[in-house]
Amino acid sequence: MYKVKGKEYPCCTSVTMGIIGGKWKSVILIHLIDSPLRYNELRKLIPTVTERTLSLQLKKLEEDGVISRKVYTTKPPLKVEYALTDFGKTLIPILISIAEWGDFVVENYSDKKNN
Amino acid sequence: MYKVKGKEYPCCTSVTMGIIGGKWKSVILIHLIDSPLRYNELRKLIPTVTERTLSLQLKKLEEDGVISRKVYTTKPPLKVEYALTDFGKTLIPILISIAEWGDFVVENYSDKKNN
DNA sequence: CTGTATCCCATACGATACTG
DNA sequence: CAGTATCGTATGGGATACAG
Repeated sequence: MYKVKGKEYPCCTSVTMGIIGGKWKSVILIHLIDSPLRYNELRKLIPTVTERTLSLQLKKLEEDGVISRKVYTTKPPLKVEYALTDFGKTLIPILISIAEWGDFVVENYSDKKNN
Repeated sequence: MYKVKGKEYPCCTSVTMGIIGGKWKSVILIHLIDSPLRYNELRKLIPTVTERTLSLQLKKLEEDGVISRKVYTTKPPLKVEYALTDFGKTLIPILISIAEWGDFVVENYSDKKNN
């Protein structure tokens, strides 16, 4: 058993999946690799996520220390930017592998060919 | 949008996460890298998973074509072995990266040091 | 040994309206 | 612009008993 921040995990893969798992977190992180992005920019890049969910997932990623949230204005309209932290940047190779493997699956087993 | 087997994904990372995501699938797969394993062997290696959940996750992995289920006996006591398929083996580098990053997190941010 | 059946709960996620 | 509030649903997963 592994313990990180009070939570227990049965395997070291679970630790990673706890941080980048779920339906949206890897998608958010992939988009942050190239450059920091604002909330609305993420929404446009990920049109199928709801505002609420995007907000929740960003908070969890921030809690886990993989992204940072920087506020640039105090009065509306607000400007907030999300970026990978140095710790988050250590995930980049994995994120890219995950994206490439997904691509590989889509190419070889997608509905284009098999359905 | 990406489509694989009738399901839609907003990003190619989602495709991968749909296959290896969740609480248990990466754990199961990691244990199958070295050698095929029987149901009970997996249970012993992953003591915190319930029978029902292990069974369900194995089925999903089989449906997605990353593991194979081979039955060696027709009468009880049954012998069943689970193994990575050739397709599943293409996941090995990612699984190892995921495990190593989890290890890295445990080493650097675990309760041993920070709690 | 290898699972299923049943029941239940927690959490993730979605839809929509609203706010500083 | 960047979120919250509220409500509802769907899925994942746990506990336990039982079956081929």
